[in-house]
Amino acid sequence: MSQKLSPVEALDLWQRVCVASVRQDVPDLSARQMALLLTVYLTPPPHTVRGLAGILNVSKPAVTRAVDRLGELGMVKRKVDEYDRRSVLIQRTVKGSVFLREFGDTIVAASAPSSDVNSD
Amino acid sequence: MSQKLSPVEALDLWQRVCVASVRQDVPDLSARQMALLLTVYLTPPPHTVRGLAGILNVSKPAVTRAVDRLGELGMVKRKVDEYDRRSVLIQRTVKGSVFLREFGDTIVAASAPSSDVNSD
DNA sequence: AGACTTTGTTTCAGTATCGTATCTATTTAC
DNA sequence: GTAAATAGATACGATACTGAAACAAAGTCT
Repeated sequence: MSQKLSPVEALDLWQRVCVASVRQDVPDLSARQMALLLTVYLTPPPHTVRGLAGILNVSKPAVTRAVDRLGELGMVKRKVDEYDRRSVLIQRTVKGSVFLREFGDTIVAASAPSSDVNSD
Repeated sequence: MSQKLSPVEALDLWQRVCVASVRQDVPDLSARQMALLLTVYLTPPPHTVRGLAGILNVSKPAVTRAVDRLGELGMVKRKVDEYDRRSVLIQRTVKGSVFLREFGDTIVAASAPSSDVNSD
């Protein structure tokens, strides 16, 4: 069954995760960049610039820039669609997978603060 | 009992919340700004520039900038400490409280996708 | 009083991102 | 084959953020 999460607990979780993430050497991604990255990894492909712009409700150049940035970081990569060479498919990378796996662990750790007391 | 949250579930939650947040007219806060905002609202005061810089492990000018930005948005406000006029206390605002309450509701809604009444 | 410490802001050059409009490349329609 | 439509990238001027260093203001110490 899905757990019940109160608004206060939810915000508290979000705070711990954000702080833990910021404290690391992780690049300071904006909400848009994070939303794009997670969408590429967690929703079924293909992912195009136009499609992501629609999902995130932002302009196409904004998506292009976010993909540029995440590409520089090695988190995603571009690939021209073979069947419609106008389109660009945004794909996952090994580095991005590792980053998100660690990030998931960060969330899990932040959601169970009672277990053990190691806070740094 | 504390709910068990798997890494995949955690990332999935994060994705839904980030996307929902980005889709709104909400300003595109960086992870640092969000971490600062949440820390001001969810951890006991007082909150100083120096203290926040330590908590977030960023430079003091970075905190000043984030407070500038969040102040422009009406999310936090500054107040000189009466007892040590060198210090600046970063305090909550009504607008920030409203924003975070709504954000908490967004997280709760994203964590209970089974009751899908509407998706916008 | 004077020197020193602490706090936060400002300056600086450099980089990143923004939205709108324009551009190139590709596909489709006629 | 030529025009229209589509997808994504780029140009543009504007704004925001970066860390390091210098700064002003306020407190502390002797």
